[in-house]
Amino acid sequence: MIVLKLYNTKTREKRIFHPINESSVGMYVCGPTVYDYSHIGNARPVIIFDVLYRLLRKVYGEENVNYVRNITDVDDKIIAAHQDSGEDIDVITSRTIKAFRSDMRDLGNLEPSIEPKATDHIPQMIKMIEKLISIGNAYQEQEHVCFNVPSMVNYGSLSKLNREELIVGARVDIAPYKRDPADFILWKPSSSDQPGWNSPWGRGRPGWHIECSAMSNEYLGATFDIHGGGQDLIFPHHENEIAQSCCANGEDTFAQIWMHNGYLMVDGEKMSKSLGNFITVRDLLHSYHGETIRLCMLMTHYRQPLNWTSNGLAQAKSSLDSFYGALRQINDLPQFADELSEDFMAALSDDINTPEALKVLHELSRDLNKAKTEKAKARLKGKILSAGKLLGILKCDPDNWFKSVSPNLKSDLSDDQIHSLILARNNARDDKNFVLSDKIRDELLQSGIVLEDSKSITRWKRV
RNA sequence: GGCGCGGUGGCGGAGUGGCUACGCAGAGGCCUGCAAAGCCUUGAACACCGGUUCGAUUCCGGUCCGCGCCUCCA
Repeated sequence: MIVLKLYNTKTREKRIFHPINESSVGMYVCGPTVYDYSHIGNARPVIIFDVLYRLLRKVYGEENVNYVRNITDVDDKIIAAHQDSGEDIDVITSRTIKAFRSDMRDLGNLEPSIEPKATDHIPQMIKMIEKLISIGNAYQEQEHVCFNVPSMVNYGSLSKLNREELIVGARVDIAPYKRDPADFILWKPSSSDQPGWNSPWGRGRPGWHIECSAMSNEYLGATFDIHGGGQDLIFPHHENEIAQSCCANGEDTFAQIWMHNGYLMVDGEKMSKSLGNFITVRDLLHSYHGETIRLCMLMTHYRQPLNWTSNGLAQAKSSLDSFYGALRQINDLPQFADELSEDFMAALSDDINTPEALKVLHELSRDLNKAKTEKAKARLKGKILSAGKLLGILKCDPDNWFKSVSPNLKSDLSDDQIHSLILARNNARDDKNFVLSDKIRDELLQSGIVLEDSKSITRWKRV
């Protein structure tokens, strides 16, 4: 059995992971608010937790992992987008959801087991809010329902922030309907031009945090294994989820393990929609293959800050070229059955140490280039491909990887034209007419085609 | 002010109380008609100051610098 170690934000420790129930491992990850295209910062947790999902499936069996990633389709940012463009909210959210799914698929992510939408779970939220009111953790005031933070003794255990400091922290909104400055909204009224649902407190809509408490409870139960998201969600979002869920469910523990990925930076600055310095996944996919973007994301450990640069993307591309280059020379050789390198698994199992795992992948790739026997090659091919499978890369046919037209440099030459030029060049080489053969090669290079002669054939690739 | 993260060779980026990260780039070599790809070899680092230790980049304390969070954020 593979020993999986995970870092828990709650305890600030890396520990061996023991699921509550090995035949039903539960993971909840906060998904997108669907009002605009995803930027690469949004993609980071999706990719990181996709790798964890693949790893959990490998360790506990594909049928035994339940991965829930929500879609927030009711939010004031969506309302703002609607007011800006005049588009119907349904149109905005359904278009954005479609784009999100397409972008995430292009980045090589598996679909979660369940992708629940907030608007499909309003009754569950109302029920949970009613429960919180009835047990004294929440109250209604001026059509708002708020969670009363002083009513929960352990509030702040995840972020290590305490109530007094929060209030001193100045940015706390002391709204008239709040009994305590640290209280947060569970339900708020909607005007007639805002989306709303009927509730015991009038027509309104849920606050930001309640959906995740309601939906995780619906699909994973009161207590489950892993809850993930970006570091910026630790406070207030996850802290408030804990407060709502633990109080409503009467449990001490909500998620066993809290995992948070580090920020993604651009030019040393945190990237976020509010700062406006974001790069959309969609734009990036015009210039880079999804696997390149994905590998760039995995070159840094998930808890570290990641500075997004074109140099990083170039390095990711270069690594993929070398993996595919090793695989290409044995493209027609069948691989051995899936076999995972122990070193690779050890790296990935150690709190998803993807940089260490990539080191192993590079070693396997070099071993394959050096391998003498077909048996050794086939076995290494199996190891490389199964490692790639866990990371969600190396899914392309190696030949196609090198021949695919780079979106940056469009090649004017068709494959047929390239082949006939290569034929002409090889004829010249057979005649020892190296002046002509080098001329043809230079011309191809001008069109972005690089040739690789081997004993038997001449391979080519687009750069 | 509180909470938290980080400072590693030209660059990216792991890790470790004593020994090679790895990748990119550089140098030399093998292979090649020449290249390309690949392979081999190779130089180069652990912010600063103390402490613990036979020995610290790794542990402890302090200093400096950078960054994030403290109710919009993945």
